[in-house]
Amino acid sequence: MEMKQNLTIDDIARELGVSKTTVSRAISGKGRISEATRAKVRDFIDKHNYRPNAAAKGLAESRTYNIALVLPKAFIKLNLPHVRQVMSAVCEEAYLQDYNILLCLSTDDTLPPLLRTLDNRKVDGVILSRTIENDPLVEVLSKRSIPFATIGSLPKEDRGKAVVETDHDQVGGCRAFSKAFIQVGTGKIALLGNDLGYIVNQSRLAGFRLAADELNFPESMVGLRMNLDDRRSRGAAAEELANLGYRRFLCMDEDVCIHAMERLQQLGYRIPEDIQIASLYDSEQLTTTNPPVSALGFSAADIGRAACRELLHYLKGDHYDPAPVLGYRIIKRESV
Amino acid sequence: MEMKQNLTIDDIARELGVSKTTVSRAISGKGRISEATRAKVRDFIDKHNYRPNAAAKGLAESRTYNIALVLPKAFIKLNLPHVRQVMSAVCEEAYLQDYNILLCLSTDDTLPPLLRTLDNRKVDGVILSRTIENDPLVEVLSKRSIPFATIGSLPKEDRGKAVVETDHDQVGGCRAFSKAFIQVGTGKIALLGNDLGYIVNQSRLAGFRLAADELNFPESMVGLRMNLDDRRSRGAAAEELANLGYRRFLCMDEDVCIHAMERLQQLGYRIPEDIQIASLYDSEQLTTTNPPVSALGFSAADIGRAACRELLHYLKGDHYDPAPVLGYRIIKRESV
DNA sequence: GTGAAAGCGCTAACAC
DNA sequence: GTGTTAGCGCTTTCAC
Repeated sequence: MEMKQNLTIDDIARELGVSKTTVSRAISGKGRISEATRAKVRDFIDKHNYRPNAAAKGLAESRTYNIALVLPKAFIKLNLPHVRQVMSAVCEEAYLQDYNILLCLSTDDTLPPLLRTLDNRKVDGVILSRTIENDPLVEVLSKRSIPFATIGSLPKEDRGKAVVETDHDQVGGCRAFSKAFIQVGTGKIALLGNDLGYIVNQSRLAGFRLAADELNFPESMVGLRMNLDDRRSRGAAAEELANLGYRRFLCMDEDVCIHAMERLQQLGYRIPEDIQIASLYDSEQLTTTNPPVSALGFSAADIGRAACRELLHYLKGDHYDPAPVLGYRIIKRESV
Repeated sequence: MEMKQNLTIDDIARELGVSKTTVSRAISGKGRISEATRAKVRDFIDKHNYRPNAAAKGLAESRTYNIALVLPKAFIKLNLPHVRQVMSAVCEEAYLQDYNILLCLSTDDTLPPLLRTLDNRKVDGVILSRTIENDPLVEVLSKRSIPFATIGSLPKEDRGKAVVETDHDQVGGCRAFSKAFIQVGTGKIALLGNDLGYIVNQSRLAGFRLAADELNFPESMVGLRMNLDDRRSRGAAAEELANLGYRRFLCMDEDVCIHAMERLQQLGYRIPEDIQIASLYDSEQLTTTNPPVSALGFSAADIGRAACRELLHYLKGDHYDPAPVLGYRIIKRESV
């Protein structure tokens, strides 16, 4: 069957002997229209597989049906399963709501590409895949009143600038996990983490401190090392603390954990016999280490989906739940 | 300074006392226009930071200034540094040419999201981040005559369907690397690879065969195992071949290599003393193993950039180089 | 060298 | 319930 390649609403109107307004109404469901004509239009549409031209629709409605997803630049170099899962969930959710995801990520600086994208009015909103302190993006977005959602909480000073701020119950989860970790053994605890500029690391630290307080676990028995941002510094911190007699290691994320564990094992410590180790963020990688590592599990897909869903609801003026807080689960493996 | 939020070409025209046609011409550079007025317009524009509305521009020109990047669904689960680098390079290149990247990836099937994106005319072209046999996407794209570029060569039967097919000199690189590998020692060689449905694996195999032929290395001394798609099967294949007396392992990609090596080391083989191993695809991961693994290096960024650049040139009607072939380098580390 | 006017494909008052 | 009309912000003939 031969058919015109790019059908327009005009073609349909002419073909069906109605006006294009009628066709538009039949499609959108807005305004009054008889069930009969609507059916007629709908039939024609899915027989000919018509889909509206997004640019035209967008121009008329001043919307783009696109949202930008901003990925951390570290994503290019590092294996961040969390971010990949967020990407996937966001795309899926956007698809369900007839939106597309526009990718923003650059090797040097994320700002210029996103700025131009905003200036060109190519997106209706933005999703930030992680939150940090003093993020220039947050500044820009709120100054221009571009609706945006964050994966993870904003720092206190930015609270409220995002249309939707999704987060897991990081503090609660880390508190619960830390309590269990503290109680399961005795002796000093090494607490290893990466960049404190990441809000999520602040929350993890806060969760641990809550647990320590509640259990009267003294500050002096905690060996805290933050801003460990590469394999070497993580290994070195682990080694240093092991030499100081630390035998229990709690790591704030999977990479810190894997690198610390790697070094400890190189040094001849057996896990969990000599040293116990666990991670405040679970990842597939922790299941394939030897031994597998106990961890605190959050669903990256859930949070990505939630952020996208609520942002789109907002953009469409539908009801939306401003700040979903998602749960966690404690995953017991063999490392502790 | 207070300024109108969304400046249009009309505003500028009114402000400058010219017609919007003139403004349009000053911006695009098309048509005749005096240098004086062009300068006047340009000044105004960058003083007020004007950027055209992409939807309107697109509607008028029947373009979207977007291209879709299709990622393999395995990307969500697996750590594919190659794909991440391609993403990054593609985004960067698109930015340089005033385009944006629209992400297509879904957990179940990539087809529906991309189809709707095409139906809605939201993209001018598509980049496929990997090539496989009987890819339904290739079918769809060529049937609809959507310009697309591929990262990696298409299978013979699809040759010519893409506007641009970028590839490294896979066959040549693997041939050269394999020759070096074959010549550096003696005895049987285990050749381990993943899915033969991936064109890239076919090329690697072809490159190895070329090398073997040229050196009269007998087929009977090659232990070939393909379609090794998980850690377990890779370890098992390595073990089996080691038991059969194989002491030289050539792996088609970094993951196969790492998993084979892992198992071999578990079995007590020392590398490179007892067993030599190398990879036909380099990745950062091969630098952090113990020992680091010799590998054949290709630049994922280069290929991503090339694919994007040539596709955009094609879309803009500029000159483009239909099928760039990029080079390789042999990276000697300690594993062989 | 510059401008008027039509049109890209859709939506949304406003009439009827 | 349906149609007419006027945009959305740009490009592009075609006159002048």
